[in-house]
Amino acid sequence: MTEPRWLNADERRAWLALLSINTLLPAALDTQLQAAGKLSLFDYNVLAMLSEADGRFLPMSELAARTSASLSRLSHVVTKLQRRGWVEREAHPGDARVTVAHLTDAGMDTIESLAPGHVDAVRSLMLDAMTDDDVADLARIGEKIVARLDDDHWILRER
Amino acid sequence: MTEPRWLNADERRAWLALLSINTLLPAALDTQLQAAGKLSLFDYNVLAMLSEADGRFLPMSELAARTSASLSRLSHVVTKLQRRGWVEREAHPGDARVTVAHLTDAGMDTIESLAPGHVDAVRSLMLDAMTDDDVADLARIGEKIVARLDDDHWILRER
DNA sequence: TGATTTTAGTTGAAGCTTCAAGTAAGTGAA
DNA sequence: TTCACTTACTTGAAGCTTCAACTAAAATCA
Repeated sequence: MTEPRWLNADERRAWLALLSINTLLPAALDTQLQAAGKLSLFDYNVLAMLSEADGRFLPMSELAARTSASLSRLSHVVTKLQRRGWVEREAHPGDARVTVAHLTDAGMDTIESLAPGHVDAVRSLMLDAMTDDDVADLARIGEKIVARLDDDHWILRER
Repeated sequence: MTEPRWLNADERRAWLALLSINTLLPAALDTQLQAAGKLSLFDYNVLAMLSEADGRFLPMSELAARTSASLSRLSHVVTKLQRRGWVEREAHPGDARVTVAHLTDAGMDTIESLAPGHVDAVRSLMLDAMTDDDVADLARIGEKIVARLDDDHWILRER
């Protein structure tokens, strides 16, 4: 027997909900961050990933992996963040192909000042709608989907 | 007692998974649709929403709601789809402010030819990773989040 | 060793999205 | 009826993302 061609009721509901969340949630978070500091959700995530890394630096490839972005997209954005004084590019001592992105003190100050408002927004837009069980279910199911999309994805590493 | 400032382990897992899905899933579906018919996931959804509507037409505002898009974004995209012969703009008989988007026969042919491949992609990228219970949980939780983001959202209407 | 392939990253152009401003028609209040 | 306000939509410009092409260094291999 082959797979059914169309989606059943739950499949359709799950898919449409994910599609809607996908456009509405980033838009709402972008609006909050734009108002708070004239940056996008993606900009924020670049800074956040660097701020959590050892020594506040990461090779471009690793930073791209942690933000699920293409190297090209990241390169353009790092150039922009560099102009704003939040990130610097440095050479990698052992491998001359590698560029290391480094969060400056000014960048650290920025993300520390933005983080509380951003976390509040994530809570009020999404987490507050859910019970603790819902959150655990979403984490479990979400990681399954991520694994399907990219079985080496960094968020699965510590699992 | 005030809310905790930071996310706990499950909250962080759920949030990071959603963020990753958010960039990886549309990118993968875009790639499939780009290869199959040189259109984006958003283009596809515009055509799909029109194809499911009575008479294959909808006012721009309603189409914007069903694709979770701004009117501006939709207006630009409809112009593009119009140039490709898939959509037409028509006047609304009762209200001269309203523009009605109408799916042409060529547009209907296009979406009918693309739908099977697109549904297969949605299955293989996401649904195949999940059990039936997971799908039902995701539908339930996803709709809760959508309701939080926009309590009048059209996917909640028939609920 | 030297040639080939792979990895890491950058760049410019094209296309897409957002933003701000603008038009035109309908609604509501005095 | 008139004036102000709201709704529906469009437009052009600015900024962002993707794509293809490119450079340079490291790894592989004959």
